[in-house]
Parts: sequence; structure tokens; C-alpha cells
Amino acid sequence: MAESTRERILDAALRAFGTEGFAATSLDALATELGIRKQTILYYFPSKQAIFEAVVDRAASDLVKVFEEQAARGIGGLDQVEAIVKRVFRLAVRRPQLLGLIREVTRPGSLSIARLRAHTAPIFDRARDFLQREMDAGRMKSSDPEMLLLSLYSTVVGVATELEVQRAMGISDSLRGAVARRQELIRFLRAALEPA
Amino acid sequence: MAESTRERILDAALRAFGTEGFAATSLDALATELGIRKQTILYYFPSKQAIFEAVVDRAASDLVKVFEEQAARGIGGLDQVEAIVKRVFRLAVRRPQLLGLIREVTRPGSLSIARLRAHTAPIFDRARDFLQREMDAGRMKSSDPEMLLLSLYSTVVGVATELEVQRAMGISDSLRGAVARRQELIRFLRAALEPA
DNA sequence: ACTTCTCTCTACCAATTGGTAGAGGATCGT
DNA sequence: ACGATCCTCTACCAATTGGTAGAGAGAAGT
Repeated sequence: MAESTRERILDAALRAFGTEGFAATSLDALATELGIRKQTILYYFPSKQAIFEAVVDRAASDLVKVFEEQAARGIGGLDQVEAIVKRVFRLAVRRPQLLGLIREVTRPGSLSIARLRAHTAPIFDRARDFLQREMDAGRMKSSDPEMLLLSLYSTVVGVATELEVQRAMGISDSLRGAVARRQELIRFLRAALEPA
Repeated sequence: MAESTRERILDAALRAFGTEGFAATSLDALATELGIRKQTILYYFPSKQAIFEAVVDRAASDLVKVFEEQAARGIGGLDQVEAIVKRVFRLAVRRPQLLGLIREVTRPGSLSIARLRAHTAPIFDRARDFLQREMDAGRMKSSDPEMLLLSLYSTVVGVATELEVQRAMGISDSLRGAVARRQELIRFLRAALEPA
């Protein structure tokens, strides 16, 4: 068996929740897609909400891992920012549902925000400290690190995931397009962060 | 009568679709919220999808109007960018559902993208031309205007709407917080765009 | 007085929703 | 050979979904 049923359910659920959204995803549709019965899904998870939470947990730890790995390398300055952006981009291209799921969780009415926050709080703290340190060392333009972090987050996630907006703007969404987008984004961020 | 039933339905639908999302909004819930019966809603609109489209049309033209008004003033350079950011921000604070709805429409599986695009294509073209002109005149750092536009869009919409992410980062979402966010964003964008 | 039009209602409907109960078949250790 | 455990199934269920049919109230025009 290549993958357990439980894992297959989580995979399909991530894709569905991350693209169609929680409410628009039915257990029946999920089951049909997997070639099993809805009751099999409910054997592994007590409720639809429980599936969502399990998916969020897995997605969050995948995301956190990406950051931790890069943080461990301990490069400094804008090169580190660039490296992280590249990694997030790679993730967004390979598994776009992952960031789509984050968008779903961060929706106003959503439950499970606390769950996501529990995972991500440490890396937010870490990122803020990193930015502060780099500013103090003069390797980055000085500003409020929390606000800067928000700007960075918005820019990176938006450029990586807003494919429909890009199509509306007439931007190609091919793989080559993704590389060009990434390059342009890095140039944009470097310009914004480079010290005078 | 202060507001026609039809208008009240559109208002409630915008709020619901823009925060909970299309699939998570039921006609019954909408009707109850308005103190009317679901069938009254279906008298004014032939289907749920039709309500959504009407809401998208109205929201899009509201957004377009904001841009057109500012574009008509014909300020140049970064001051114009700043003015537009400020206007979008004001809109996001006053009517957050508006940008929430855009996010809902630009979701991968969504219908009605064509509808939104039809409204927004002209202002995208206009914005691109504006950026190109400013770059040529040396009032802005040179780069690919389409990609830059995408970065700008992502940053502005993200900072204006990602309230849950901000909460997760420990950023206040008070009105004063919004002003601070806006200021920091403008500084960020100016740094990114100012010519060397 | 009568018709017509606008609006909101009650009464239904078939389909789909998330979820429960429990049967039956493997595969296991004993 | 045996029960136990794991897994997937059939059979249901009550509630909710978007939508239809049509009654009835009120105002307006004739």
C-alpha cells in the first residue's frame, strides 16, 4: 500500500478545502473522488470539522518546516529574505492548495484560527526578531518590524497565489511566468528593504 | 421607504458573501437576517447565483469609481500612488466586505471572474500605462509595470484585509492600528518605488 | 367596480447535507 | 480454530439546501 486511506483522505481534503473552500466541499464529493464511501471517511474522522482541523495541522507544520529549515541556515540580511521568498514560492507553485488553505483559515468567520496561530506564532516571533536584528545592524532599512512583516507576508502570498488576479491583469501563469514573478518580487522587496 | 427591498437584499448579500463566502451563505439565513421570506428574495433574483453576480457588479463598479475619481485628479508620481493607496485603505476600513468579495470572486473555482474582469480590465490597463509613463519620466524606479502592479495589488489588499493574519502577528486591528498600517505601507511602497 | 401590476406571503418539493447504526469481510495473535 | 481488531461497506435519518407554484394583499389606472 503506497499510502494509507487516512493519508489519502487528508490529501484530497487539503486540495478541496484549499481550492473550493470548507463550505463548498461535501464529504460525498470527497469520497467519490477517492473511490470510497463517505462513511469510510467518517470512520477515520469524527466530523467534517475534525478533518479540516487535521488538514490545518498538517499544512501548518509543512509551512513551519520550510521556515525552520531556512532559519537554521542562518544566512543574514537580504539574502536570507530572498532565500525565504524563494522557498515560499516553490511551495506555492508545487502545492498551491497549501496557501489557499491558509487563506481559508484566516477568513473572518473561520474556526481553527487559534489552531493555525498556535503553529505559526513561534515563526512570526522569530521573523520579527530577525528583522529587528538586521535593522539594528544596519543591513536593512529601519522601520516597524511587525508592520514590515505584514507587508512582506501580504506581498509574497499575494504574488504567489493570486493567479486569477494575475490572469485578469494579463500576466502569464505558466511556470516561466512564476519564475519571472518571483524575480520581479525579489527585486521589489530588495528595493524596499535595502538600507540607504 | 429609506431603501428598497432589492437594495437591502444586495447589501445583506454583499456582507454575507464577502465574509462567510458564497457556499456558506444560505438564502434562508439571508432572508431571516432581513426579516423577510426566502421567496421574497427569489422574487427579485431568479437564483442565488444571480444575486452573487448582481453583488459583484455593484461592488466592482464601486471599486472602479474610487480609481476613476483619483485618476481624474491627475497627480503624478509617487504622490498619486500614495493617494490611491489611501483611498483603497479607506474603502477597506469602511466596507471590508468589498475586498472580501473580490477575494471570493478570484477564488480558483469561482464563476463570475469574467464578470469582474470586464469591470476591472480598463483600470488595470490605465494603471499599467500610468506606471510605464512614470518610469519613463524617471519619477519611478524602472521595472516590469505588470509585475509591479501585481506586487502593489497584493501588498495593498493584503495589508488592508488580512486582519486575522495581523491578529496572529500581534498587530492591533483598531482604527488607530489601521492608520499605522497605512502609514507603514506607504513608507514601504515609497522605498520600493523611489528612483535611485 | 374591475382589472392589472407589484410585492410578499404560505405551502411544497426533490436533492443534498453531515452524521448514526450496525453488518460483514479481512487479517491478526493465540 | 478462535475471537479480536481493523476497515469498508449498506441502509438510514433528520435537517437544510435552492427553487417552484400559486394565493392574497394593496395600490393604481380605467
